[in-house]
Amino acid sequence: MSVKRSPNQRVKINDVARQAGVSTATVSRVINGTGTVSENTAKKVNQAISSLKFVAHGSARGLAGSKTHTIGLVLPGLTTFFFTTLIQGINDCIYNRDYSLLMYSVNTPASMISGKPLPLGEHNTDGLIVFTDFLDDYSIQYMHDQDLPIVMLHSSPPVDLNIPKIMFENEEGACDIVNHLIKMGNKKIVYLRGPEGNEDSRQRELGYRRALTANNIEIDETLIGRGNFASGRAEDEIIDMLQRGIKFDAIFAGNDDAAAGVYRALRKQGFLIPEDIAVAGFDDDYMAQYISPALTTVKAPVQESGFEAARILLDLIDGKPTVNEVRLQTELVIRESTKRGNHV
Amino acid sequence: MSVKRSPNQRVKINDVARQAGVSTATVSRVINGTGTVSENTAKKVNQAISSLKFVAHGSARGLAGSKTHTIGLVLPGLTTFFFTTLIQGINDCIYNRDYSLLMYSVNTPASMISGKPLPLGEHNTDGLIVFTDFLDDYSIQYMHDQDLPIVMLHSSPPVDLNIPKIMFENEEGACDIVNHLIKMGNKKIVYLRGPEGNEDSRQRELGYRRALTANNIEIDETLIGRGNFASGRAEDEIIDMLQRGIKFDAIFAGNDDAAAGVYRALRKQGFLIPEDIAVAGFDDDYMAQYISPALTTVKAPVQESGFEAARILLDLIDGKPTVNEVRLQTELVIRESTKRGNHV
DNA sequence: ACGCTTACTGTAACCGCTTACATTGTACAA
DNA sequence: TTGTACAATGTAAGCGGTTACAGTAAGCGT
Repeated sequence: MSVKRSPNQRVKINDVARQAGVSTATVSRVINGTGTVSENTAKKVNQAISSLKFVAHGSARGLAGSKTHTIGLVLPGLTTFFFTTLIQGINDCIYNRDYSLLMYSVNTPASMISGKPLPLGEHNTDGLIVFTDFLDDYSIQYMHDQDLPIVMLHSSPPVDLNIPKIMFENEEGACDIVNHLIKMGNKKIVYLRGPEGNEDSRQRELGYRRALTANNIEIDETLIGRGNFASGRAEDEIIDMLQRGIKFDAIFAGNDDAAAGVYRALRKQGFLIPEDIAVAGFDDDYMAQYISPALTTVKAPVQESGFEAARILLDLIDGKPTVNEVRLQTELVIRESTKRGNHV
Repeated sequence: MSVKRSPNQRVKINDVARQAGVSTATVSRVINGTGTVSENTAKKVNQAISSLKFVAHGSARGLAGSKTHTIGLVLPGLTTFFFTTLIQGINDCIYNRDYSLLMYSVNTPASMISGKPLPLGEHNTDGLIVFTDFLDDYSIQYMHDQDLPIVMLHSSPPVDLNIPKIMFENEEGACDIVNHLIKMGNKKIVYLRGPEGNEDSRQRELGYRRALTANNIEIDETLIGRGNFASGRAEDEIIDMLQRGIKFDAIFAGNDDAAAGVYRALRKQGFLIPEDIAVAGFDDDYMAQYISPALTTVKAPVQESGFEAARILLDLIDGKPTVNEVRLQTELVIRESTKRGNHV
């Protein structure tokens, strides 16, 4: 079926051992830093390795050592800037620690209940970074039960599982930005939720509510809609709210992506930003500074969150103790889209 | 060093064989669709597999079968939307074909000459999609010499190597958009090149030159700058050109990212887009429709390019014949940023 | 009835490493 | 000097699959 590619001419650990005049065990020790090897021997081995351009065969390593030297990343099949930034962060962390990154992006809610096992798991990774609400609790529990180290990124593990999670300071950040909107004179402030069950969204909503309450503004549930953290959905939702005659003077869009949809909706309906309606986002997406008016938002440390997730996962894999939750600080970024609210 | 995770309680092919009452060879045949297996036996095996939730150990498969069922993606450590879209395309292709995606993003020009081998190669993948100018010809040649299947994405292989490449119709697209700029009354049109040696950029420049020549506009080399396909660099370059007193009435920014930088530069210097200076990009990046004025650009089929690259790579791995070059059609998208050029 | 082909299945060697265990050599205390 | 401890290295048994090869049974032409 597949072409056999001259498997015998590949440089293997035997060749290195012969060239260095030692046994394969010693070569292995040098490569992995395990056991004790004299300085002199190590030097000879390293010379042989680089002169032969030897690279250990990953599968053989994986089989023999029961470590794949690979971590998996499960993410939703979305296409925003968010993810490349995240991947960059993960890459920064693992590159010097002899780990590779295996990716799987889920397009539709996936579950192991349905039968088909996930393409990432104990069989091909040493641990997983899970960043998607598309994976149900059962699947996570199953992998956790197999002792597969897992770190959750921007989502929560099943409550009773001891799985570390990395989050942004969502509530604080949301509270800050809603406070800012209020300070600019806005009272009727819309909040657009993220996807069903999304943890970031839930926390941001808490911040939204807290800010309103702290400013003695009664919470109007009709002002809370769903934008799904996606521009298209957010656009539809705002148009719908406007057509239902709901009045508001500001919108906290949940994230920047949704804010972009809000921009489009407001323009279509002839509203000016920020003169008629102020708009705020969350994340400080790459485009936030380029859209016009430039978007007021909350800067979330995306790359850092990837780095932290990887760091904690590797600690978990190495059996080191880890913290159970990391909350990364956010920062309010005030731009044009909230310059002043003049409605009441 | 690392915790031993109960390796004996993992379900392995033996367990499946026993439960189904057959040999491991038969189970393997069922899984891989190799050899002949009676319908009845296959059914029993499949039942055993799903009832035990068996997943073959990737490393063992890799070692025994000399196929890793993994492809590698080498990309530059950039953070634009481009790459998630690409990954999505690759994922779409490989998901149902039993392949996984291993990622490596290069931050600085990498070469195997310098000694350190790449983290992706024959030892852990069945083939590579290379998308970066950060990898030099020597490294590519080396891997190619080892019979590792490679597909180049938006970059060219060393001339004498028989490596398929996927490109956009850059020249055509660039020619179209420059023609459009000319039609709108612009004569002095800037082109911002991408990074040194970038193939997309080179081809776009050809299109730029062709359009000018076809319209009897003399090519002014001082109007050609370098934007590196990056907003920051493009911003600096435009500001520099303006300060050097160079006059122009339109800018073809090379890609959308650079166009965003151009927007910033022009605003800082008090120019209106498109009234004073028209701006055009390339790619139809996600944000192109959101920035203001909405950016006229060339839509490049990014996701499709990822899909095609993966498809061709898998064909290569399977030893099937493949085409040597794919050029994906582009499409002019006219928006606000080129509405009319009124300068001369 | 007999040999031959074909369909199916089992046996066991092997893929290239890691590592438990054995072995050797050397320093040092008794 | 001899026993002990420990550092340095080698030997060889797996890790969990794949697949070449062998074996068995059934179908079929003569």
